[in-house]
Amino acid sequence: MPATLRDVARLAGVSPSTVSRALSLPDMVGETTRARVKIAVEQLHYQPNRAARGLITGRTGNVGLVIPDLANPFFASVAKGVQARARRDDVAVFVADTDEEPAVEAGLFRALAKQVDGLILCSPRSSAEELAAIAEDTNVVLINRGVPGLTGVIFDDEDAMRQAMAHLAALGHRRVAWVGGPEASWSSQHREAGLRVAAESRGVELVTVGSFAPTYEGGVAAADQAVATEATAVVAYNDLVAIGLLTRLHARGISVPDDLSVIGVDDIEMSRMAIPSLSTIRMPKQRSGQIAVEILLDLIAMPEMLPPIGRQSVLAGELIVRNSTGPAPSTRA
Amino acid sequence: MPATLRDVARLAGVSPSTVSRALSLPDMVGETTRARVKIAVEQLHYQPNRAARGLITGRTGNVGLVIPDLANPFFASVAKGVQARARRDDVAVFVADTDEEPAVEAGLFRALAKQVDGLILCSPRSSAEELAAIAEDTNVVLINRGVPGLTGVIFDDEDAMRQAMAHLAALGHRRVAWVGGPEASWSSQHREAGLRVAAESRGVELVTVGSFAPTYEGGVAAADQAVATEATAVVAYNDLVAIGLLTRLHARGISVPDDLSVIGVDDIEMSRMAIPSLSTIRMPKQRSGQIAVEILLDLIAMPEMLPPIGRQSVLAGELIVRNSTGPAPSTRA
DNA sequence: TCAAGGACTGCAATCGTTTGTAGCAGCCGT
DNA sequence: ACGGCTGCTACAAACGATTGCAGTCCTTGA
Repeated sequence: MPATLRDVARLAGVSPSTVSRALSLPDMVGETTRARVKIAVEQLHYQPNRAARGLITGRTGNVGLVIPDLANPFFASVAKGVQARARRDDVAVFVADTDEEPAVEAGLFRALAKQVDGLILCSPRSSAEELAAIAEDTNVVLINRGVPGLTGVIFDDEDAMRQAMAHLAALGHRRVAWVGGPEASWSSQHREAGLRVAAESRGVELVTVGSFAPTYEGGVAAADQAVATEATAVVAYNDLVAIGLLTRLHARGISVPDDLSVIGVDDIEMSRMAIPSLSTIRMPKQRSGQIAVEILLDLIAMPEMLPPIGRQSVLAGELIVRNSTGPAPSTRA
Repeated sequence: MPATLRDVARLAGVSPSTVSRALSLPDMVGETTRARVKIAVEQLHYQPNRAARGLITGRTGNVGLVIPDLANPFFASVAKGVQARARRDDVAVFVADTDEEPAVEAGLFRALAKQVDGLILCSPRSSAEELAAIAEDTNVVLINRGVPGLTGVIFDDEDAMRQAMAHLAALGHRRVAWVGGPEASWSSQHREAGLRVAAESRGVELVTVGSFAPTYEGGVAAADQAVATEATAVVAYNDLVAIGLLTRLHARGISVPDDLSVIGVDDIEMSRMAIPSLSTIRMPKQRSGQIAVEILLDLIAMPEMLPPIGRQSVLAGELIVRNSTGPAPSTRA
């Protein structure tokens, strides 16, 4: 039913190959021919069959995006960025959600790899070796995960923590608590480390409380321990955790920010809707997706010519001051 | 580099066609042959080339999902459901986000239609005519949008409002306000209508306040007007709006639910994290995506045999009582 | 005027599958 | 012993595009 290259060729009175060239290498065909082809194409609403093209070129024109959880606003934003940037270049995006199950990751990668020109992997749980193996077979760009030798875009966790600490220190806090994410989490480690050096450089005392799930529930679970540290401010692994803290603190009648300041990381939508609205370090989530696509497209375009492999783009965050942080209690008086 | 059907055939000592049949129509080939093929396939890690297959079968094995905004938790959940169900049948999902711009929808539909066996359209802004036109070209399943003659899955808005009203009436509320979504919104109209009949049947007075954006900002904008109605409870178009209301009410010192009850619709993640946690009608979002895929796969499977076209699945919501609804103020004393 | 060269265009092979049709056994019944 | 059947398997033609190569025609310089 849909028009084929031959139909166009027939209507334009030229050969299929000419039509093909008229479309992909316009200056290889004569001007009048090109015009005739153009008319025929429009008249027939011709659109090339991607499968056929892919068969011969070996390119699909698609990329795959793998993320742990679509319903997590952080990943949703990344996906949105990927999606938007990809469309500008007419490449379609397969989205796959691993449901936070590392076990399905590997299989998913393989299955997808066949159908795409490249993969964007968003903070996968898979080991560095597994990732490297995938990268052998296909072009891969990592987001939010640094693996030596692989290219990716990551957030500047150390700097983010520096900003958070600067903000808190300026408010007079001298003892702050860190509520960590999962032990295995790459970014939790980096954030804690960054926070530690920032604290030391400012002479602030840093206490850390356990590791918690990077979720709202993790936050409510962490709250009592955080309070017990007698810190005047707490830095949460991410906004979800911070919001969980807020809930539990509210329930206990602890006022934020009057009694305790809370700051998160990420700046998900929800953060500005919290009560009190959450101070946080905004990470450029959509932008990370956008950049990942750009890198991936470059990788795809240049066959093997000494690819800038192993390069990592690092994206800086931005301090967003809202109402969950305030002067340290002791200094208020 | 990757193994082809011919490679497998050579290794197994049979012809390519036999390999093909051994894989897709196993009982058309002899048992011993089938075993030999199986071994060769595994040895070579053979995976059929989807493009080549698609070229001849006309099927891609892919479906497309179009949603207005990936970062909106409601749509993200739907996408998650679609995605999960599709993977079970080994079909990949293209996700496209229109960024809430109706203008891009049509073009996006066309572009995607070529690359997929069917489309799932989630509450598009496009007109019924446009949608019908797309449905001429390809299989389409609508989510959250009823169009006569097209198949889709929708939420039972009337029933949801009935539940909400029953809940509020039972708490003694005699005057409730409706904060509507966009005028053009299909579900806003249905919800308002449903709420109206439910109110009448219970002798509750219903006042409606303007139409607002279906967002957090819409909710904060609506709050003052809602308060001005002197209703003791307000039903919001959706949870995002309800959460906006909560924020503004908090800022004005109006206590929820002591002074005013608030109830939303959808039950997005955020709702249980709000302070106070939000009572709402939970809509089976993931399930809607899942069902849409099942319908779509059926549609694809049966060529033209009197398809169950025009059928709509309707999914019922479930009242979730949290802390934003309570007894009407007058009855408390 | 003729040969050489350039600018276009057409031919045909090819990508990796699927699938209609034909061929080749072996087996049965008569 | 032979025709016909059944059960497999191989051949070859597609599907719709891209692309190296060869051919045509026109221009140009001597």
